[in-house]
Amino acid sequence: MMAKKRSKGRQKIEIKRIVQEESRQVTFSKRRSGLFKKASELSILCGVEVVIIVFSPAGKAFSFGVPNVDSLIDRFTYSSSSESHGDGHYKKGSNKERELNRECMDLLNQLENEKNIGEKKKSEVNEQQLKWQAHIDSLGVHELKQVLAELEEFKKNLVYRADQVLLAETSMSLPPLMGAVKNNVMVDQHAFATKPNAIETTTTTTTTTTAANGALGFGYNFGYGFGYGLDQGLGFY
Amino acid sequence: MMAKKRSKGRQKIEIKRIVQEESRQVTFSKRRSGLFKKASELSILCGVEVVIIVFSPAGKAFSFGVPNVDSLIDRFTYSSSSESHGDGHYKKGSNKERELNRECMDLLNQLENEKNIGEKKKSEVNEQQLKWQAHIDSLGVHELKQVLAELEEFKKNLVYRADQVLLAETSMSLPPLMGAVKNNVMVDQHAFATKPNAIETTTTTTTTTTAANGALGFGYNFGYGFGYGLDQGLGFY
DNA sequence: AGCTATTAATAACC
DNA sequence: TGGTTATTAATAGCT
Repeated sequence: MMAKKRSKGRQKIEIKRIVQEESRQVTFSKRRSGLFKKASELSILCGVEVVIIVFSPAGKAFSFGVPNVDSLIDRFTYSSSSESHGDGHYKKGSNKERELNRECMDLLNQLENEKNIGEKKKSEVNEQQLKWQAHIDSLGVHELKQVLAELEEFKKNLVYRADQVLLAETSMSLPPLMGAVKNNVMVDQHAFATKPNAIETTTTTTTTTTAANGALGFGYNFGYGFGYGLDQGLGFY
Repeated sequence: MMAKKRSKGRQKIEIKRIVQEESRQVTFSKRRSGLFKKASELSILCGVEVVIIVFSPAGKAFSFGVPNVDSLIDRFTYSSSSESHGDGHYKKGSNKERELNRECMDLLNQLENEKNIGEKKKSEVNEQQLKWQAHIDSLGVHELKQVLAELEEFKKNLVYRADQVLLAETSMSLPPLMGAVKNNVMVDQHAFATKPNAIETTTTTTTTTTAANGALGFGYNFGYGFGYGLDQGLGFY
């Protein structure tokens, strides 16, 4: 006979905000640990530096860093705000700018997908559109206006581009398409005036034993079935 | 009869630097994705903000952040340097807004990934823009027209949405996201000219710093290579 | 970039 | 919070 199961074991859950406060707290604690552990493993296995900061809604910050949080943060902020020497001075735009860019990229990608795969994955496309709709719905008036402005600008470029192509089917020139997108804003990411009461920093200092590892590039993939992707660079990771 | 196994499946591994460079790269890519996904889930499930930055030995930084990397970094650095602000009057943006934004970002990234067309994208906006242009340039007149049509359609949705919001500024309807909508937000990659250091983990030191405010501190060690001190604030996490 | 066989993480309970 | 267990999720080794 089957003995009664002591627990239902792990159950599948939807990834959405856990309403039950206590459960949420428990999950937060456990998953945070798991996240840090994963980060730790990643850093060890691949010899990379990692920093994670988690802000609880109460404004408390939990951080994890290899070899330590601060130096990595500094490096990041520094490099972000300054141009990168070496491969051309890239003046990093605001986050908003980049976000907009992504948004547009998404739109473009989505559209292309619809064109190419169109018939095949019709359902998938529909889903995409629904998601987009959801996205739109989540925006505020202000943001919508900005997005709209962006689209207008983008459209102009497209039209221009179309003309170019019409004139010379073999066009190779690259009109300043990006200019428009680059200059504008985008979804106002609102500023949280959160003020952490306590910062918990977990620092893991690693001492170097060996060094000199000319670890250089190879393409890397990115993509969790659906997740956040982006960085596709065929690069030196 | 037994069909030949197509693979040995997952094997247990030791958490130590992967020597084989190619394997290391693959693992880096896969695990980084997994890490970001986990972070995304954590943020959604528990309604917390998370930021992760991974520095590859080649000096490239991959970052992930909900709702976005920089603001969180700023907040962290600010709060870190400004010691303890006991007052802790924390004025968070409306939960509603935050939620919406999170969802919005999720959708954004999901689209990015799903619609990835294989373009290799560097984090630099310039690079991205070039790619984008190339993409546009690669399209024929017909395609451009289609894209244009799509944009028009999209714009209509935006306009419609804007009207809706204007009529009811306090609308809080969160469109039903497709069941499988998960994951997050902002993924970024920066290039550093700074010479990265090869990192060979050997010893680990754990330091825990807690900045006042009723946070009880007790570091504890997890069983995996690193141990990070954790501070669990009793109560509000 | 895809595929499994397995291991690892973890939701539900205590 | 700190365990246990049944399941789901992540992923190592290959192609």
